[in-house]
Amino acid sequence: MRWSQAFIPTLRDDPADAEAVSHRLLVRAGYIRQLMAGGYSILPLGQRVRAKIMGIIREEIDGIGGQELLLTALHPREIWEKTGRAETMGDILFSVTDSRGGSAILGPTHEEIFTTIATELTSYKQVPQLWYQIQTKFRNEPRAKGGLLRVREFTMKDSYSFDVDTDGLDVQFDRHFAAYQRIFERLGVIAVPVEASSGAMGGTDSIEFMVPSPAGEDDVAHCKACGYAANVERATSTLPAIPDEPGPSVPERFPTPGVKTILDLIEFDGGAPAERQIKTLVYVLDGELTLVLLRGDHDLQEQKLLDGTGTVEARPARPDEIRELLGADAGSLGAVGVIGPRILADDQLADRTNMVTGANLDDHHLRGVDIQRDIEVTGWLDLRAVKVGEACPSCGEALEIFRGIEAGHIFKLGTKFSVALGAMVLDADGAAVPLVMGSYGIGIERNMAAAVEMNHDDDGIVWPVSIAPYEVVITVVKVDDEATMIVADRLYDDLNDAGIDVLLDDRDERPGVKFNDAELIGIPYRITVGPRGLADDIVELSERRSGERTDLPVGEAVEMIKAQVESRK
RNA sequence: CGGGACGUAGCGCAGCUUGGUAGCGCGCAUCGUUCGGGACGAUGAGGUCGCCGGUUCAAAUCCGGCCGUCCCGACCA
Repeated sequence: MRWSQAFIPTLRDDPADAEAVSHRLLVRAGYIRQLMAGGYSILPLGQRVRAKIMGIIREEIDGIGGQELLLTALHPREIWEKTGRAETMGDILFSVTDSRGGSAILGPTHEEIFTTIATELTSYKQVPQLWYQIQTKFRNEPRAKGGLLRVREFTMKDSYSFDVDTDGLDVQFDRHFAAYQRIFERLGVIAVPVEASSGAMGGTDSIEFMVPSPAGEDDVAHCKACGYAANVERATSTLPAIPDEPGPSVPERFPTPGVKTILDLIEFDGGAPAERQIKTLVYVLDGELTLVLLRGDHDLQEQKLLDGTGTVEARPARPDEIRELLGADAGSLGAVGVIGPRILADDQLADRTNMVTGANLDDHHLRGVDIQRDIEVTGWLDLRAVKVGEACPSCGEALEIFRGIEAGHIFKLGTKFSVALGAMVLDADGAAVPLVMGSYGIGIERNMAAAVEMNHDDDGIVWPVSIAPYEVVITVVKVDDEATMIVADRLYDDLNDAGIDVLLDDRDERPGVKFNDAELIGIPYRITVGPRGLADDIVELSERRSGERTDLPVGEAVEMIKAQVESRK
């Protein structure tokens, strides 16, 4: 491509409304343009990168036996009602109405539709099957953000595996795990596999691939020593036991005027340190008022509460609901003597004695509370949020927490969808069994953004060779110098013939403008062709990432550049 | 959906407090001089001031409503 003919609208200034690095650079370098919140047009450079990312993913999924299909983005609502997700994913579904008044939804993911196709499988002899597509998804995100990082319409590679048993699923899952690691490596992003919550997807196990970046939206607890990594929605840690002194035989109520918080009670004369307090929260889980108990110095990890109880919708109770349930306002709440509502307690409270908690009477607390003796706990769960520096659950070293972009997510789904939609096969004994499924997703444009988050410097993007829109840019220093232009044109033709993606910057601009643009759009290699070098029969090769420059004899340039590019592909 | 900010030329911004002429930089077009790291001069094109309504002789500016976008929180590739 000749730059003079190309549509590469680079901007001199940073766009005002872009915060994330990838958003700012992709807009400024002319890869994308925003149309609306969470809606981006992909410009020519962006489309080239996107195509390369899809190519890599396709190769790797084909490599583990995937068969590519293409399903519709438009789905009949009834199928989503059969699996119950019309309700559980209701908020993010885009709905459309056709001229006959029928209702359809724009697919946010395709488990339902792939499973519908899988109903044509009839025998265990036909599995395993591994099907995938690269297709547009629509999600009415409550808050689109960060340019391509979180949008409402995007492309996803989603694959689905079908087996007769969980052993088969495990094999497919492991193959995807390995394929995903190869994909991310080839895309030039570091993606840490982490244990994750399956959320609305359901199923048993799931692993997210997290690209560390301040632009990310998830926190990951990670142990450098042993490699343990888990989304904080699931992460655990080992805490030292707290020795309890024996307390009174019954809890004692005492006045605590003005004490509203854990902190207040620490400072209150006759109060208690946070780790000796029981924090009482009130939640509404799918409509049911529930008490949630944690140690005073621990925070609730809401997703754990959802996962642990199988709750779809949770919200903190309103002050009036709390008062009606417990007879006091937040600040004086406790679970002692409460009978009726579900009471869930964090594991860290197990066997604790002589604790302090609210008395369900405003401005009063109880001391000497023995959890087993005094509180009717209906369920024990891991509910607390892990904090930096706590001990790794597998090796005991201090955990760190980093922010990450969820670049891919693989799920063991089990039989939820096959049961709901009747995707059964006969096993070797002639018994009808539901297919055991897995689903495996990776967002194309999000990975483009993640690659930029991970590969940039003050001058712009620094693409890995594997996904760069062009591998080489030839910067012609003086386009109206005939001899220079002849050499540049020949180099351009020869590189094209050698199978290199090359961009010829033949614009009549000053060299500084061209150098800056080349760096901004992030082409891995630049060949500078100008009269000064040609006087000595050389052109200059510079590498974007290192800034390293080498003089190349004109006659050997093509071979040397080709070798260089191939070595980095 | 809750909280905060913003909306003026393709991009980045000023003007609004105290109503009256819409301005700056970049980019764009033409000409000239330049030309190995975002040149200089001259001339020029380009704007429903987000939308609707109100106040007023007069609204980018004051008032009301709406829409849109970004950022922070509850959701996910």
